[in-house]
Amino acid sequence: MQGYDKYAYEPFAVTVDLAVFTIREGRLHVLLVERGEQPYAGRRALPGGFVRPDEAAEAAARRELAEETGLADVAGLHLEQLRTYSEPDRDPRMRIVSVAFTALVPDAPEAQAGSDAARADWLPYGEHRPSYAPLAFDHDRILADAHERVGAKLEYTGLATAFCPPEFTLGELRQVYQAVWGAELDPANFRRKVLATPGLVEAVPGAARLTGGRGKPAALYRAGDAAALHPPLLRPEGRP
Amino acid sequence: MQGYDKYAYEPFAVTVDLAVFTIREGRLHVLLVERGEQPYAGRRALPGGFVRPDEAAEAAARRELAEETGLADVAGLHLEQLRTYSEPDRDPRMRIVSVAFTALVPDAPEAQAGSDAARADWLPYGEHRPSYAPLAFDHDRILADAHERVGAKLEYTGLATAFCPPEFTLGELRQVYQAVWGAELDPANFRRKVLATPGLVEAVPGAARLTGGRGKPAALYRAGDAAALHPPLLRPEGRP
DNA sequence: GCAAAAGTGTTATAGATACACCCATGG
DNA sequence: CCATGGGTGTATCTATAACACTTTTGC
Repeated sequence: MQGYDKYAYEPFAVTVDLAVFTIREGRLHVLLVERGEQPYAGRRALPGGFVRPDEAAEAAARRELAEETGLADVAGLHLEQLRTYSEPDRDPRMRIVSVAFTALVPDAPEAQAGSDAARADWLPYGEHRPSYAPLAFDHDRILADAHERVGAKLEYTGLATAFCPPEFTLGELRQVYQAVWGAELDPANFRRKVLATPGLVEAVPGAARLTGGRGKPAALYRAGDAAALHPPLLRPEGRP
Repeated sequence: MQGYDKYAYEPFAVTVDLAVFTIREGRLHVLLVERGEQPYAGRRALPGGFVRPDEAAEAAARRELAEETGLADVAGLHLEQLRTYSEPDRDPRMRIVSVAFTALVPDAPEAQAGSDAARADWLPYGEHRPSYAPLAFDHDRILADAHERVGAKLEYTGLATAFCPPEFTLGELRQVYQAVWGAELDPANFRRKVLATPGLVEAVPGAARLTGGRGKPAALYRAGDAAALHPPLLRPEGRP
């Protein structure tokens, strides 16, 4: 161990926090738990938990994602590191360094309350808490950072398809952009843009499906293999 | 402490690693140390160190940046969290979670060897190690991630000015882009693009300076206040 | 038939690209 | 006077935005 003393310092605890988003009825929703214990008992918070001694933060995040969403095939879900929050006073109990992740979930079954949570719910982003009840710890900031990151990544990656089921219509894909950006997009121009971007989506030949119950059935597409979009699909009006 | 036992687990150590870039003679350079101790003694590595019990990772990173570069006014330098590396076996000694940062430095005085390093040097990126001698730990990956992140952020932020002294010419700014992207840019079009982007740079009235020792003296500019660039300044040929 | 959503067409404008060319300086 | 880098002009092409219009479905 070459002069190391593992116990010389007050130890750090390492946790993961998750900002899990989905689209429901054309609106962006976020998964929040209600804390059952002090501190912040009864307050809403991001799901999360401790990193175990032998697992990477990514593995811990995926484990928590499976527990809280109740989804079976968590392996294929989009999970991405956001950043790490390490202010010494961010948890009143002890020194906790938290690695935050953003996850994108296509369809949303009802949420499962995890071990330390009283309940877990999908809530519409923007109405997920009353103004007088901030989220626990620094989770308001983490959630805002996550939302901004997702919005930015929609511009220059194929990330939006991570919100969609395996086969989807261009109208559904457009709703993803509209829900995350909070802006209306011209269906005609959106369609052309998406189809002109190589690798964003690929057509499922012959397949079609009704979307809103009304209107012409829409052709189906699958997610493409492009990581980056050229040119990017910029949101209107610069950064909101 | 509500049922917590701080010492129940093998403790995590938390460190910071820094990918510090600068431009020298039109080429991108990275700051690397040579390790004096096992493991990886004699190998090059990113500068870094332990996060102290009462400081945030950002503070630790800035402290290490001051130590290794020997710069006085480290407060104004661009320092940005990259991501956190937490694979359980990334350090053979113990469980170390490392928060990686990217720093951008304008001019580059000679580097200072820190406490645990035999020496520290600015090395041209791409020739910073022989192919048979990878960097210590997972630092090759961290450095590659940092380079990609910087290249991407030049496209849609005013980050390039962080590599420049307080007053700079558009030729110098263009060299930043060229050095990071490894691509030639048309001076005329670059100039127009930069000046057309609101908030990227602002002119210093009347000031001019020779750059290459030859040619017409160039007007001087200061960094603007824009965080995001609209429209973005995309690198040629998509992602390299 | 009417409303709603998919899909096509058209035009105007803005931005990018590729060059030609002039300007001011050191040697 | 020439090499070098700064700076302007301009033609061409491509991307975007705004909108009119047609198609196919459920009610």
